[in-house]
Amino acid sequence: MVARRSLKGDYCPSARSLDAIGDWWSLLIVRDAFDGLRRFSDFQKSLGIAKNILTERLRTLVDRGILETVPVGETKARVEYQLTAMGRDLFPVMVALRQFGERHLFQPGEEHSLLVEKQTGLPVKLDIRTQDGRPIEADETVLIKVPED
Amino acid sequence: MVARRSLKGDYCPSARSLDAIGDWWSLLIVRDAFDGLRRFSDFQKSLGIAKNILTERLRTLVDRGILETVPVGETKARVEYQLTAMGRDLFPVMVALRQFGERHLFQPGEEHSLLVEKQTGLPVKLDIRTQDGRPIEADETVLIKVPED
DNA sequence: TATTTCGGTTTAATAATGAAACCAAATTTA
DNA sequence: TAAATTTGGTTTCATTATTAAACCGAAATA
Repeated sequence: MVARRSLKGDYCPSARSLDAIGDWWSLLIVRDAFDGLRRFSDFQKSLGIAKNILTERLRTLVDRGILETVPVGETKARVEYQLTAMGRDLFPVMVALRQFGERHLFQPGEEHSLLVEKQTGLPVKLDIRTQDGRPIEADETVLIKVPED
Repeated sequence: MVARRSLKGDYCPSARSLDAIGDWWSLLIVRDAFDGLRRFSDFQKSLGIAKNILTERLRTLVDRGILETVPVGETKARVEYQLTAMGRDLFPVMVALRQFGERHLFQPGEEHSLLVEKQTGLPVKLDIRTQDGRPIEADETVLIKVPED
């Protein structure tokens, strides 16, 4: 593989996000974290990931500020992993992936999980709007270059 | 690697999405496709991806219905790749990744691209709402299991 | 106290990726 | 129109990433 190319220097924010969490396991770990998992063994059981890889991924996610460790009990040998504020900001990414999956990757009537509002039980949707709140379609948008603030 | 675990059977729509487009290159190709790239060589130049890997990824994305080939010219030896309707439904995923990147992965004042509405030049935002349109926070949501439709 | 669980690390095998060389068909240039 | 270049790959080989399995000490549980 000769050092996978980093996109840290890319001016495209999507590319930088993918550089940070675009590998095979990281977003699945984040998904599990949103589902409330916190322990090494829980992630390992949930994902079936090799333990050394999980170790490395958790370390990277912590390094990048997406997860943080919380000592459990008196000792420092046991830790839990939880989302940081930055990590919680990945929520829209998760919802977007979920929405795409629901729409395109399930047979009609096939069992799947659903994200709903706690209080009302209403399904959660995601939509794209202009800053002033008008819903907008993809083809009404365009990328511009921002020179600097 | 002994066959990377497939998540096709997972009941979580996010996991299925990641199974479909969660590898290192696919979403970057999709991003480029949203940016208007269509030719093999354009993707190759843009991403710096090895050609054999690009070949394989394009084929997979076509197989999965995210891209489709369009013959260019009279012959069938040259093709272009364009997003299908399903592929275009990945737009919210791209916007979510972009929003996360903008928020967390750039220094203040650092140059980056920006997604705006064509007509007004207003920045595009993404938000999460209930089905009936009320904006909602991540911690007000919960996953439920849908047995069947 | 003995046993099991937890959170890893190490090792060896296998799979995925990358770089480079190569190629035929199409296109462009001279 | 002949030659050179571009396009869209394929093949081969070296390197890196991932896996499974064995192992480990500390902590928790029985």
